[in-house]
Amino acid sequence: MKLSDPRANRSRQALLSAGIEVFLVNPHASLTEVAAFAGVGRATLYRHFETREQLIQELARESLAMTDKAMQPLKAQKLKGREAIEAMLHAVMPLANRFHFLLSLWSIAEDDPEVTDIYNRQLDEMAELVEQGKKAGDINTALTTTWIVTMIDCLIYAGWYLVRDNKCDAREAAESAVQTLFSGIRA
Amino acid sequence: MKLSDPRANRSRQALLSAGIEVFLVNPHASLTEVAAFAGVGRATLYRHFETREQLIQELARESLAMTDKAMQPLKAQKLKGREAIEAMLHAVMPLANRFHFLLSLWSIAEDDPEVTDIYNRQLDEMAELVEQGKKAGDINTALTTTWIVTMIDCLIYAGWYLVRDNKCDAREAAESAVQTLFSGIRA
DNA sequence: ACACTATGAGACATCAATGTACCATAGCAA
DNA sequence: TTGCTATGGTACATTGATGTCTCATAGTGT
Repeated sequence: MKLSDPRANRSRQALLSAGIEVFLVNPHASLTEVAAFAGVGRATLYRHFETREQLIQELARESLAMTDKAMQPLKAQKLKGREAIEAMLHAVMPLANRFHFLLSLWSIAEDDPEVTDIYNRQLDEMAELVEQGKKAGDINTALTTTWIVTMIDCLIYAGWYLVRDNKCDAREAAESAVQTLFSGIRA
Repeated sequence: MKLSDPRANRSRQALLSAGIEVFLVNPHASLTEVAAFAGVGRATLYRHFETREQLIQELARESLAMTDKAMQPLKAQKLKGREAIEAMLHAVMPLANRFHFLLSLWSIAEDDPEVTDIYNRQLDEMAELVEQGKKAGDINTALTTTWIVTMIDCLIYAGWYLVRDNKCDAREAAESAVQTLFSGIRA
């Protein structure tokens, strides 16, 4: 089925954003709940997404694509090293809700090779930034790149966590992350 | 049923460690899989744990108790500030596998008030260490305690992640975490 | 040896979610 | 208007996991 009608697009979009909102609150939510939240019949959901897994993987792909999009301007500026990492953190923090649901559903999302491909590429790009930072003298070469990349990944997660719980806004989270990442917490 | 036989203890232990190993690989694993992995009949599993949720919450309580146990010696030494935090990171890193599964199943574990109580107490204790560190002049008072606690939580997660994937051992992870936490990644 | 208790195996009922099929209706494009 | 397409609603079959129950067997403490 093609589903290229304006109606079809509306339904599809409604389902995707319902998926994000519903799974954010309850990762074990059923497709019945998602369809209901989208204001769409359950049968229609199955017309757009063959299985539960496919819906989740579609959400993952869409969210990863949003990250790429958020990173595009800073790639265009050809920032390097520390500046690039700072810009990256600021670009990515506002996507908190968009991604938080993924953490619970990653074991499903990663069954899709396209999802893991994109994710690994993004990690590689981050590693590339770190290497540049090391060459530029911004970053301590005694720490492994693997560690730093994992660390940045986790800082982003930490930021998302606080943002989602309204403990701070995306900008504050990014600033704290930058500060801590480069200078640590020492007085 | 009391289940106080030696056999009962063996079964119980087998089930608990099977739970950790199986859920670590696949958070959606069924109780049939857990029982099979434990080399125990499915019925026996139900004799020890009424529901799936109860098993998971039991695993969570047990793991949190292990954290308490790992922290005990350093509490006894009455370490303060930076030293205390360093010791804590070293104590906690080896528990990687023990906890990694919990991240996926937290939405179930946190339905148990006892679990959240313990977890919140541990976060409070960590906040206490941070406050001490601030007073002792070890830690930058410009950063909120909330942020730092979240940050430490994430460093532990980052370490566990690498340890689980055999990218480094627990000691290296703890050392990297300490270094990064206090001094950042700056050259 | 004896009484007791936990176990394994399997049968069974239940339940919730998944996925399919059909049809009348309403939106769309020409 | 007319033919096409997506939709909602509903009924239905299927599946997989959950939890209960029973019984013969084997381990345990005395």
